[in-house]
Amino acid sequence: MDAVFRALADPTRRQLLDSLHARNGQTLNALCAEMDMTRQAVTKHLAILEEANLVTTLRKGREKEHYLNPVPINEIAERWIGKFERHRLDALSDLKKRLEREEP
Amino acid sequence: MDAVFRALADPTRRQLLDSLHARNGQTLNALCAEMDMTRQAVTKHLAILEEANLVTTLRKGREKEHYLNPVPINEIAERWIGKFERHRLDALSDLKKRLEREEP
DNA sequence: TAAATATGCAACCATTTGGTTGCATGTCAA
DNA sequence: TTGACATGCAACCAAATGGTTGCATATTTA
Repeated sequence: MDAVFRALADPTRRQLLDSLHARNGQTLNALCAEMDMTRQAVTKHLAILEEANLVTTLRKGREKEHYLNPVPINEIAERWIGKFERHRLDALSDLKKRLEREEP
Repeated sequence: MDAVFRALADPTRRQLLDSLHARNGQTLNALCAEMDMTRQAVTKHLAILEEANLVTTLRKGREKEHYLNPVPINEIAERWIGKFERHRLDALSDLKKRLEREEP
């Protein structure tokens, strides 16, 4: 899960995920076209996404297709974000009460 | 939002959020007690969490209380993760179909 | 087969990051 | 008021990160 969080930390990688979300199965060159950096830099980002299991690749001759895998993101939403969301309103009202009480 | 993602990328900072989730309003020293690093290192992590608006502080005399702010996490869940979750099953079945079709 | 195309690998570099140590400041309490 | 305690600030350092360039390999296609 750490790998997923670290992978999501970079804006370029989130942009790559967005791009795949818009059009799934894009080739490396296709993805590079919209990124303002060298192909090798994009390759590295994709490798990180792949290692975090956020992207799955499929070799097709000399091309490599990239597919978005939303499962790890879903797991984060379920396991980690969910527990903070659950107490969202509670925590907010707690904070509000505290602030009102402590700073008259 | 970039600041939130980057803040969440570090395991120490997620641990700090967990700690505040378990017991809200902890002081810096209290938080340091469970972290295996110097107070100054923890201070830096808390500063990053504060800048990402994930933690709110309240000065209380010579102590500083830290409160979890779940709103940014909720925003991420809503605005960013939601759109990937929405197509989760679709994307999975798409991928499955493709793999079956392309690799007989 | 030869040229063009798509990707892979590795060395290298600047900046950021995560941590340290040392000292300063502010507040509580005896 | 003085000593202890909680926090703040700054310089410094090693390692990770994000990017580059150069060259190698594999697959089309003319």
